[in-house]
Amino acid sequence: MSNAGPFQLALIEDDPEVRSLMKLLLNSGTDYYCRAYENAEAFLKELPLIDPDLILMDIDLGPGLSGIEALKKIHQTGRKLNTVMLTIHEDDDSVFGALCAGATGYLIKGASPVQLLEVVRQACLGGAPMSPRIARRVVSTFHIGQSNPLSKREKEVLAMLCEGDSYKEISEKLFISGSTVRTHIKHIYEKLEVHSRAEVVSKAIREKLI
Amino acid sequence: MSNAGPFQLALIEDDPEVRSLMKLLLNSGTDYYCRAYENAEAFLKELPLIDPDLILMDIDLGPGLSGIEALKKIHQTGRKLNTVMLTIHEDDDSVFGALCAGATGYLIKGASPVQLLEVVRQACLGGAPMSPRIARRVVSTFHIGQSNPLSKREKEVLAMLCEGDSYKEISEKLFISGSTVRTHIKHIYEKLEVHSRAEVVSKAIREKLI
DNA sequence: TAGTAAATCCCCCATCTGTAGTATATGAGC
DNA sequence: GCTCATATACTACAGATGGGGGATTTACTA
Repeated sequence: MSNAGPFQLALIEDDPEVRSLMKLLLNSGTDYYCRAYENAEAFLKELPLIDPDLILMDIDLGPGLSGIEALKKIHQTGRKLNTVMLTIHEDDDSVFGALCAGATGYLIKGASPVQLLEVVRQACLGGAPMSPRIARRVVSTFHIGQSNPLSKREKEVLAMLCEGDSYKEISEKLFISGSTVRTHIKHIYEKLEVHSRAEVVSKAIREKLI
Repeated sequence: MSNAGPFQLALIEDDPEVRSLMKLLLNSGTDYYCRAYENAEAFLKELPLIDPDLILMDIDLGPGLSGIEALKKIHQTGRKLNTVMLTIHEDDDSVFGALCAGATGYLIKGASPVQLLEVVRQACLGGAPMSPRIARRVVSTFHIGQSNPLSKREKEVLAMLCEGDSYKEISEKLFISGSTVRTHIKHIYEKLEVHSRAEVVSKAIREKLI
């Protein structure tokens, strides 16, 4: 967790002007310490050495990895890092895609310094800065099939488990052997850290994994 | 279901003045046909012969059955009848109690004719007329242990089933034998018409039976 | 008083479930 | 080319589960 000291920020932004301006602004007080990177590759290279409280990532990075791709890479490392995406237009779909890929919020590039600082503050304090419209869309869809580590097939099996289907019924519906169903279920249990049908159904429904 | 024709109403109200006024008002148009009763006993006696779309029941009936007691009697008949309770004060607790006992909404007696008609209209169309404050209280508590046919003990067992507890764990936590647990679960399955843990957990969570 | 529902307990037994271990083919990523 | 995840498939076994009975006590109700 982030302790009392200044929050460590990482800014990934290809436009030199925007980058230096934002860095300057964020470093102007004692609240933040901001490192800036020209592209995702440079940031990912240095990531193992730093521990940022918040990442500010341009969604439209120039050549190389896009912001969303970089975001996925970051999440693949297994570290839970807060990322706010920087975008020019508040385009619902791309912002929504970023949130699905793991972003905790976003910031419009045309935002005023005050707004910038407010968004960063919110994000550092565990908030999820976004517009109400995006927020509503997020809450209704966000948890469906994203943060769960199950494969496509496993999700299918899980859905049937929740319907109350037995191994046999599942195997018949999916045209696979009962053994395979058992293997899938074994993997589902491992991934979700449960040990019975009741638990898996409970978890799946409550966490909207299906 | 109520078809196109005028909605059949039944009004149970002990105050002769209020009774005749409300009846007059409700019968003034072609939307409703309202029968009025002086007490719950008279209504219950005639109930087998009629099929009201909506019952308007005074919560503070004079001698004999109270409105809430009458409401319970109505529900004991097994017929699913919409009942709007009539109350003088919007007293949270008594209104809430009425809703828990099976009322679909309530009407303040001091309401204007327009409000009365609106509440009746809402109730006939499947609404649940009540204040937002009551509504919030209801949605959070209403489904816990009311419309489900399970006994107290069965609900306890059901909750544990949903937690993923095995027969053995349940028996140990409740200080009863495994046999008793099995019997309870058998009854739960019968009442909820399911045949496995997965189904019962799914149903219980989705229908907020726990 | 008879009947009913709830809560407690027991038996038998077929089937299902969870766990463990092994194995093959495939495709994506490094 | 190697590794990892996925999807497929199998064997074996202990223990859990679900369905079928039957039984007793208590408490409320008709």
